[in-house]
Amino acid sequence: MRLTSLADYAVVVMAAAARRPDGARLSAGLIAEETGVPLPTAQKVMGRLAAAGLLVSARGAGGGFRLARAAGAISLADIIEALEGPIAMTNCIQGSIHDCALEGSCRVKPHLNIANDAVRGALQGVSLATLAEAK
Amino acid sequence: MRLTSLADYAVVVMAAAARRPDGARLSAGLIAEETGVPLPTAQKVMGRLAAAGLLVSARGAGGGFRLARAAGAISLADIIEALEGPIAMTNCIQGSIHDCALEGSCRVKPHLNIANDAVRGALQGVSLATLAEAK
DNA sequence: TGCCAATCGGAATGAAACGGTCCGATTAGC
DNA sequence: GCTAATCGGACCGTTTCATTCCGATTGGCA
Repeated sequence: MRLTSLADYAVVVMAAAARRPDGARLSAGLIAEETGVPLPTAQKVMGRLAAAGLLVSARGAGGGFRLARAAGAISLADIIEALEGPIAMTNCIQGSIHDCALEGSCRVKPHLNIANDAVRGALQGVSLATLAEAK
Repeated sequence: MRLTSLADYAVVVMAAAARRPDGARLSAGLIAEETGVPLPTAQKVMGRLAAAGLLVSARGAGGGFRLARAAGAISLADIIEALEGPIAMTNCIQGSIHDCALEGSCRVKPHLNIANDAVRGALQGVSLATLAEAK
C-alpha cells in the first residue's frame, strides 16, 4: 500500500509539466532543475510516462516531452499505473494472472474486489489539473 | 499499490478465524488446513497479527489464537497495517519520516494527503465481519 | 552537405525488502 | 517429572527496486 519512489517522482514531474503552458518544450533537464528530482531519475520516469502514453516524446536536439492529453483528462491513477502497472491489490484481481493456489475456493475474493474498486476510484477521482494547483 | 502476499494471506486467515465461534481454539495448523495456506506461512502471519494486537496468543500445548476484538470492530485497514506498517502512499505523509529532499518546497504534498485519506478510508470502511460473510 | 551538440532510450550494477523455512522457547496435560 | 504440542524469533535465497551510465537518434549550424 505504498507508492514506489519512482511513482512518487512521476507525480511531482507530471504536476510540474502541467503547470507549463501547453506545447512548451519540456526537456528532462528542465523538469529536473525545476522540481529538484535528480536528472537521471527524471529521465527514467519521463521515459516510462512516455511509454505509457501520458507524455509524447521527441528525440534529438531540441526534442523533449509534452503532455499527451489535457491535464484535466489525466488522473492520479493513470500516473501510478504508468510506473507500477495495473492497480490491483491482489494477483487474483488482475484477470490475466492466476497463480494463487486458493483461487476457486477462496471466500474473500468477492469482497476484495469491492475494496479494490473503491481504492482505484479514489485515485481516479484526482486529476492532474488538481495536483498542479498552487496549493 | 499492491498488497504483499503476506498481507493477502492475513486477510484470508483472519476471515477464516472470524467464521469460527467466539473463543474457539485457533491453532495455526487448524487455520492452515482450513484455508490452504502453507503452515509455516500461516504461523508467521498469525504471529504478526498477534504482535499488532489483532489476535491474542497463548503459548504451549493447547494454546493458539483468538480474535482480540469483535469481527465488526476490525477493519481491512487494520489487517493490512499489521503486516505492512502504516498506510501511507508516500514517506512524507508518514509523520515520522522525513527523508524527501523536496519536502518544504513540494507543491503536490497537500493533494496527496487528500488522496491518501480517501484510500485509507476505503479500506477502513470494510470490516472483517463483511469479509467473513459466505459470499 | 557534413559536423556537432543536445536529448531520448535501454542496459547494467548494487542495494534493500520480501517470501519462505527452520529451529529453539514455552506451557498444558498426563 | 516427562512428553507433546504450539508459539516466537532468527536465518537465507530470491526477487524487485532504485540508481547510474553509456549508446542511438535527431535537429541546428557552419
